[in-house]
Amino acid sequence: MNAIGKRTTIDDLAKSLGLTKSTVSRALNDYPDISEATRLRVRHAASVQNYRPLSHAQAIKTGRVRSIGLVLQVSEHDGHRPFLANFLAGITEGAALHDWTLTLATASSTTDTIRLLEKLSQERKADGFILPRTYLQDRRIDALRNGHVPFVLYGRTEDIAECAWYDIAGETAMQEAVAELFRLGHRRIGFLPGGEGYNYTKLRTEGYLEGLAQAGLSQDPALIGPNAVNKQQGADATQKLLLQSEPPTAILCSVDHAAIGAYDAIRSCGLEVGKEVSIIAYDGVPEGAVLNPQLSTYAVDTKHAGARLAELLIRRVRGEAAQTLREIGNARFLDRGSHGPCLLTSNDLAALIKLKSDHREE
Amino acid sequence: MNAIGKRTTIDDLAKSLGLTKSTVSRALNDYPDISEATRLRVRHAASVQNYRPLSHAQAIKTGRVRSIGLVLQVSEHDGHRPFLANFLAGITEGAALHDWTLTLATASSTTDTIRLLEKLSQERKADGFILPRTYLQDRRIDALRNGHVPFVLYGRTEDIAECAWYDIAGETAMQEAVAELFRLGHRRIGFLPGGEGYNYTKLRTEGYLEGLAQAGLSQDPALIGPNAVNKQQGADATQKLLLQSEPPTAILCSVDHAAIGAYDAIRSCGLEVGKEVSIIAYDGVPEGAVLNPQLSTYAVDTKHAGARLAELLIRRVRGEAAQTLREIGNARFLDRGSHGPCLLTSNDLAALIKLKSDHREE
DNA sequence: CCCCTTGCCGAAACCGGTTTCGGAAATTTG
DNA sequence: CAAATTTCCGAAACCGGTTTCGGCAAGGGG
Repeated sequence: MNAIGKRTTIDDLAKSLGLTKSTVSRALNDYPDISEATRLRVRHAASVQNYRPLSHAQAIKTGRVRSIGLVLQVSEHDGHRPFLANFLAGITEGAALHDWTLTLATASSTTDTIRLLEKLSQERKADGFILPRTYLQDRRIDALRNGHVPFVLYGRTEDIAECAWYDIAGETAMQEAVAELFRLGHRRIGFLPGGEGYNYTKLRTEGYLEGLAQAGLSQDPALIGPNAVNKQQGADATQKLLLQSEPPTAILCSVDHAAIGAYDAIRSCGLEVGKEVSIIAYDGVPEGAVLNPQLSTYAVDTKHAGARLAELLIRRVRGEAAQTLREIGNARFLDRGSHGPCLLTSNDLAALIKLKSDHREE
Repeated sequence: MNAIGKRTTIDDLAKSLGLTKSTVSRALNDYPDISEATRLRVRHAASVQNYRPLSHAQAIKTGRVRSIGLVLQVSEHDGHRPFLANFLAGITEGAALHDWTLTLATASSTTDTIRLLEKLSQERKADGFILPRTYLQDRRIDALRNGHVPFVLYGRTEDIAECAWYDIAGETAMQEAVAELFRLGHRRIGFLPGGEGYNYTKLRTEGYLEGLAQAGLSQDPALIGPNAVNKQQGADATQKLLLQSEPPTAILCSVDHAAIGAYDAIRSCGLEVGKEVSIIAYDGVPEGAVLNPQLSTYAVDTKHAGARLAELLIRRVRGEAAQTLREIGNARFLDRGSHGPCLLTSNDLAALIKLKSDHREE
């Protein structure tokens, strides 16, 4: 840290070397018309004198502030909230590799988000943006695409024109989960979709259906619950699925938080999670490890996602084509206690639920 | 969002008004030597043409980028991790009130943190910093103080020279908790301190001791467990306290995560949380609401803290004295199920624990 | 030996704002 | 009505870098 008012400028550095600032600048930025000897001499002096160019002074000519923009929508149901620290760590570390930083803002609505994206890009607080939690139809994407502002999606979307992205293959996870449950003997497998309008909801649902198809199981609308993204909705949806004439013996949840509610619903039917009813979910939130039994779920490496997104965005800003900047990763299955072999047929399960229910009413 | 290459500069704006850019600049920045009529005319045109000054172009002359710096240490035991989203939302909203933004970085160690603080301040990616989770002796503070870089603490510290801060009075919470437990009949009240070296640990311990003193209870070193900041440590520490000849009938935990472990320890002694042993903790993490019974704890309004810190830092950067920028808030007690009336004397509790233990061994 | 490259660096323009300074016009004062 | 202020705006310097352009000197080829 420099003493107050003692910062060394490029002029100071140049003077101390007997060069002009233009030479120094070119030496530091690896221009080819600077001799190797001079380049080394300049680098050394810069390091000794602890010279660091002011990023905004550079930006005025280069047009780049070397900053990634991220606008978080906090009102939103936030499955990713628990991962936020990791996500941000991933982004900042990925950014640091290229000497970039992260500029963060929070918004309360989509309209507010777009307002901030415009403001931040016009004031050049950021050179481009990472858009988390993409929708099938995403107004943020339209706005940025329209304004020719570089961006990268965390997730995919419907209209992929000009879009770069990193995403986790949630559809693959759901498909595998169905296969696993089928292997364990389950024949009626329920499904709770995620948030309305999100792209991931569509993909995970497709994965579930594809899994059924591959297992040779027929689709049954009665097995697909309403959207559920939190504890309450998860509990309600699960209860609805269980109180049917042919209830599922296993339920697949698009998000962990819904699964937490599913636990409650299953218990209040007098059943045990992982025994009479199996649960597999997706996300890998920390609460899952506190549950009893621990939640079997597909965990996402959010930190790695952040790092990849940073890398992709920087390359996008530097001019690479969006089409060449698209990556997909996989979730990792945490095989824990909330799922197991199918113990009862659907009919027996229905009978048991009815029995317990009648018993309670007496 | 502007079409590509179509951004309006201050010169464009000036030309369209028949003025010079110096006049326009002063009009927009409320200089007194601009007539009211001109000021309005300029403002109106700026708004119509959607003019937004480039922040880095402003910064080159003003020296300020209007950005708050925050370096998070991710390796650290992270009690604040669950609150991160709220904390960041608070900061960014507080910053937005003055048209500032947040620049975020993450570090893996204290040394790394200091390196980043220096780098960010020297490159002027930020005008000042918020330092979360303060230590009694904090190298970050030394570095920034030494470099005359503005900063604000989230927490307090030992050497308060040049320090501004916002903090929650954890000591008051602990003191109140002791009073509450005393009122419920508890006479032997245990305590688990928090992380080693943190300033909050000292304060909360003092609060606990002060609570004892005010209740007329004597201090007993056997009632103070080892530091505990996570589930495992909380479980170990609690077990140690309970397996004594005169165990506590209530335990106060400095952090919620330790309390989560305490639940396990109490259960494995064959006891029930909130019945034979009461627990009160501090933080208000979301996991506390998932526990059974729900955790009684002092919740911190992290979002508000963030907003206050942003406000204080901005005023600090603008030159207000550190001494005038010190605020303390209070935690809010969540009266839930993990504490209740004292049911057993310490001796009876010890006997019960021994009984259950012997029973298990057979 | 001369000309033509090539290598290397200095001079100066430039980026888009802010701020200082000076002066003309309008207004007030004597 | 002249003189002294005010009011208000233009001209130009400035901030700290980057980038373009031009030219000198050394080296190579004919």
